Amino acid sequence: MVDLKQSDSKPITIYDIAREAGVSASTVSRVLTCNANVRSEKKERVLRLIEKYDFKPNALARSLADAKSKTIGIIAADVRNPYYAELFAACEIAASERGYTVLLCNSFGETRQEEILLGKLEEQRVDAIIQMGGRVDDLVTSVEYVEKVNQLLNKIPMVVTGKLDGTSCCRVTIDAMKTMDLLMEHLVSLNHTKIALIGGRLDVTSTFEKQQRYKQLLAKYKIDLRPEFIANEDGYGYKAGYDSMNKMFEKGNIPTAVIAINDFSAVGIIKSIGEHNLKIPQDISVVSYDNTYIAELMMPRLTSIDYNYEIFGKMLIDTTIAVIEGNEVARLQMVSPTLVVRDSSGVAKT
Amino acid sequence: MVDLKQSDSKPITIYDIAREAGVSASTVSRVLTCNANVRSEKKERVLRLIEKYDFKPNALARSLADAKSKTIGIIAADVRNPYYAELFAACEIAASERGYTVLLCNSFGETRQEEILLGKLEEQRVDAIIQMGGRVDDLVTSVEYVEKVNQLLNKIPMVVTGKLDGTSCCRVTIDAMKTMDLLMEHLVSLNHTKIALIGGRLDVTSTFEKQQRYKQLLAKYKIDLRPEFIANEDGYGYKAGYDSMNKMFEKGNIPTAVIAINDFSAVGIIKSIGEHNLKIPQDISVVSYDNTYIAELMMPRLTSIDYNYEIFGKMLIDTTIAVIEGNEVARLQMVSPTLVVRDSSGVAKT
DNA sequence: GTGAAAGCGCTAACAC
DNA sequence: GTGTTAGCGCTTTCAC
Repeated sequence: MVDLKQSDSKPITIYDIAREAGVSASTVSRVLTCNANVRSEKKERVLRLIEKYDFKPNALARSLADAKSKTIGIIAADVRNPYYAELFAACEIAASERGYTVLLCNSFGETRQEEILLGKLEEQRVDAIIQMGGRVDDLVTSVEYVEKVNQLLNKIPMVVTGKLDGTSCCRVTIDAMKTMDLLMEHLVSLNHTKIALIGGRLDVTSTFEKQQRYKQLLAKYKIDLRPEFIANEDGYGYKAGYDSMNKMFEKGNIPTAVIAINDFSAVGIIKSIGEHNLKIPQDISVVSYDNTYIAELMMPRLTSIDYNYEIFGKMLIDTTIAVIEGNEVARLQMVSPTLVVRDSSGVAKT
Repeated sequence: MVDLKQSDSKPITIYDIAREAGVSASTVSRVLTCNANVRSEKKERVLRLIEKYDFKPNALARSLADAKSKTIGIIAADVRNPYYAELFAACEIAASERGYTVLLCNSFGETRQEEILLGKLEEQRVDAIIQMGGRVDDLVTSVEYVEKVNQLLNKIPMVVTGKLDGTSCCRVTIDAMKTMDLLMEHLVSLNHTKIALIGGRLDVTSTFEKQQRYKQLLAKYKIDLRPEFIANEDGYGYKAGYDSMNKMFEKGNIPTAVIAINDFSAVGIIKSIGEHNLKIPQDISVVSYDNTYIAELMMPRLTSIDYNYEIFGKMLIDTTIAVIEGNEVARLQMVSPTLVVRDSSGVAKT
């Protein structure tokens, strides 16, 4: 039990602790992992030394030894999009509570990058990978990607927020049908019948499903489907909403309510409406998806579909850890959306 | 050179590759690291097998062996704030180009969490840590935190976006003075003399500096300082801007231009102005900081100070890697801001 | 140019 | 309970 002067450069190890505590390295390891009983006297001594030296066990060595990195890789489309930022933050918190670290990688819209990141995360020996956005959103799953993923699945489990047809990935997805149910119910209850659907791309599963549901619901509510009220060629940006709405005005197709595919496109739609000297919600109601903070910032504040990111993230992490631990997991879980009603939706103008 | 059937569970190693290639593990390692010459024939054989098995070297083992994780830990205040999201994304890209991985951890405004994350990143044996936001923004650096950081600096270098007085951390910061110069110059050139400064907290270095500079510039431009035009008690949120602007209206202190501490507070300010039936920029100009996408989304679009996140991120990463590699690095580097003029600022009402 | 061998710091049987 | 031993998969001297 000698007090060893540590040279600044040499990082301290369990052996150093062990020597000074007069125990074996295994014992130190045991108190570190809490995997076995250690006589409390020795435990105390070890703990005190750990404290004294502010010893931090080398996670690399640990992971190498027990083949568990306690790390979950996350492939996101782009954290600069508040949807992913919210979801990632929720995952980080949930993972931390379960003793896991989360490693975020963005594909920034490059599909090729997704495959590269898969490889990178494999090198890092993450215990599992969560993919949110990118190819898991494709209506028609990329064959090459599925092949790549299936190969990887032999080694690392994956959980996705969308789907990856042809793989056994667990899915935690938003109930797209339900989102549209909420929106349409809300609008119909406000007497809207001229309801436009703007933004997105049909090769994206959720957008496709929303549009399908939208049509079904029109039928249900005995509202005629007007194709000119559907616009989904321009994507998910602010400009998509702006351009599409402008086009509707140009062609004289003026709805009393607009469903925007997300908060960004809603902003564009609002701008277009404003430029046409109409008021929201008095003249036109606007509702949207994602309920990011943009919904709160806009004037008027946006009525928007919320996913409860905290729960969404927790479901993702809990599912992932369950898969890692080899527990039974439902192959498909649905996140239940809710509608947050704010100022952008009101009774239809008569 | 036998084709070994790999059992699904057993991950392939350099030894497997070596055996099948009829070379030693060292040779495989050499082609992996490119650190030494290998006869091209053998190299070819190894490369082919790596390809064949889609072999991914275990980064944990590698890091353990050579004591370099090629990972940079990033402690951010909150990626859900677009400022951090932008900066992080830029760092991720810059790091990737240099062969580094970036590990993001959010402190979510909990100062205690920052210390915990420091420990966690130390366990992960990151090669360096970048801190953006949180305690590095404090005007008066926390003594305990400095102590903790100084202890850590013996083992892991740190780079910060703010400052950490009493430590030797390299700093890559925004030139706060310059930002105010740009803003004031812009507003004065538009004939504004009743210029308010809204948002933030004075215990934050950048906010403090901005306010100092603001006062200096008023003097320079021969404009009387009106304390009632300064409001920085309410922080950095949307509500800070909204409340402060409302108060000014209530007290009859109506500026012709407002400098908002960030895009969020600008939104609140704009809302308040709108509710008082004034127009932007005709009645009041609003300019802000950060130039996040919010600036582009607002109506009117915001004139805002930009930091060129791509360059900012690259500077951070380049500096960090230089420190890791033990190269000479300037202790303080300034990011040069620019002004992006949009629709929210105009000639002062006379 | 290449292989053998040691070691990175930890965990996990395995004995005692 | 606790120490001994053998890896985990890689890199890196050090000989040859």
